[in-house]
Amino acid sequence: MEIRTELYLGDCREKLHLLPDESVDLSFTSPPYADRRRNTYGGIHPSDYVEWFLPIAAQLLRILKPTGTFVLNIREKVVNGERSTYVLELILNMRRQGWLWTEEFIWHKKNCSPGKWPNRFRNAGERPLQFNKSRKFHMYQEAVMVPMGDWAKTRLRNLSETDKIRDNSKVGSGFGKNISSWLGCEMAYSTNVLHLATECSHKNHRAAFPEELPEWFIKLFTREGDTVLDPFMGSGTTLIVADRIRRHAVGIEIAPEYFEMVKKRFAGYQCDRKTYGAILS
Amino acid sequence: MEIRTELYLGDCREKLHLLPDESVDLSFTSPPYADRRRNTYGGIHPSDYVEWFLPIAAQLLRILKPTGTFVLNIREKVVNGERSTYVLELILNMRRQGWLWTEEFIWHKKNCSPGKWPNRFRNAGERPLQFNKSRKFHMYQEAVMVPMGDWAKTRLRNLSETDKIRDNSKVGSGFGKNISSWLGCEMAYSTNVLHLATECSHKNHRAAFPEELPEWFIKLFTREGDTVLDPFMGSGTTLIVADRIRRHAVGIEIAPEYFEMVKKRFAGYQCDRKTYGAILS
DNA sequence: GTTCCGCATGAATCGATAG
DNA sequence: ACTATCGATTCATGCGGAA
Repeated sequence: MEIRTELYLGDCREKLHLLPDESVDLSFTSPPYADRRRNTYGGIHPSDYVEWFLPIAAQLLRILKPTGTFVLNIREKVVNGERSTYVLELILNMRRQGWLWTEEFIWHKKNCSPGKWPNRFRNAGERPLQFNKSRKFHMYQEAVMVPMGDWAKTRLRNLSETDKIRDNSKVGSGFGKNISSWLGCEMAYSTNVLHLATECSHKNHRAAFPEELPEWFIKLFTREGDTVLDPFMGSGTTLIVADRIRRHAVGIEIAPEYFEMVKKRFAGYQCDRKTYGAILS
Repeated sequence: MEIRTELYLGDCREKLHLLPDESVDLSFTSPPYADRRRNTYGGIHPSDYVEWFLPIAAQLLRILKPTGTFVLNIREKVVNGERSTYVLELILNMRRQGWLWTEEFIWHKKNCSPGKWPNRFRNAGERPLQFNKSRKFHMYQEAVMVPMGDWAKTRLRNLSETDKIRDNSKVGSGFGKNISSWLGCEMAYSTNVLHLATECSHKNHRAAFPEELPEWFIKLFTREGDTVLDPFMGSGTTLIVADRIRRHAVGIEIAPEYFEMVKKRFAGYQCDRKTYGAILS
């Protein structure tokens, strides 16, 4: 089967209108947080954030299949010593749009940003929020199981806490690749807490999240040949993972330099793989 | 200094009125979640939860010192396939009461209860919410520092080898001094993500949280001789920890069997410790 | 070819300074 | 008074050069 990748250059508030109804199985995205990415999206002010995002959410609701899932990775910014409430208000407003707020996952960022302040600790958690159109959404829990056999149990018991966490993240990312090494292990279902580190210093690009994060959600909510959408493509992490594990993908990015970078990276990758990629702008 | 513990039997909606203004440094509590503890607080329906809790929050706002902190350990219940929104609405309404929503911590429950549902994973995370009256609250970050990661560990391990050699050539007194300084170097400030196991070792009852959870917040937000309040005392975990690390404590509990249990446990404990406990009902 | 160490780099946040 | 910008703080990570 050919795996098809579409890239759009432009503002997703416009480009999303080009996508057909009920055509996407999973949208995983990490939109610019409030007051971030000023050079691309202009740094949306916390007080304008909900109003800015709701039309995008409405389009995603239209584009998603009834069995599909929308995962929104976001975190409240601190404003004047308080956690902002725009994420709370966004959830409440998206429910009024017709979304179901199904679940809240927790991503523990092992390597969070540094800093020290007298009245606050470093923020090491982000909250991928799961939204659905229907209670009968597709979920493939077996695709993200973790080994808990005797071998793993005894080994984990003797390791330090940091090592345990690292093992968990390895399992999450390497399950498909290293299946043979886990043979004979007893497998357990995952929880809603993920432990991953962000990739720190890449050469050409900066990714907001590690490949393991979209990979986990793509495996959990889609199968081979399904379609994944990221309206805030950025450096293209979600799309590259989707292609690697054989899901169709659609990406939208407003910044030309990011768009060109992903386009190049994809062209080479697809050339090697002899797959078809529709690069549209 | 005498450590004083007060226990009240009754509904905290009434008993909180007995406590004086600005007399508490930290209130740490885990209220009954919606539809839980039906036999005591009547199993508050999710849609009534905010209305039920707001008068309690108002009392806590009155009782708390200006430099004090309120930590509310709560999690959205799943209702009809969706995460309930009463916690979101509670945060928004408490801000209208005058509370500052300072921070959202994440407690990762390492060994959470087993279970499997077709469209949901086990919940391994809770979100202790931090509220304050003022931006100038007390916080003692050094009291909860954590061991550093691998990079520093390996570096210090090598450093210690050379230092050991150097120390051996010197007088013996310097050895202990350096040990303590190494220990200091191996510690880092915490993040807002806590990794604690849930407790399962107790005999008579199941506590809602392990002692480490209130202990962490009590150490972070109070010093010896400060006062801790738990208006939903339950099995008394918060109060027992507070007494152990020498903080005054006030507990309120509506269920007589819980109240009596804590009273007994406390009486014996305090008898051993020769401290004074004011048991009031 | 290993292992080891140095170094740059962050979805951060506060407080001070400047317009 | 209110907002924008900047420096200081801090630590996990992975790359690349060195031993």
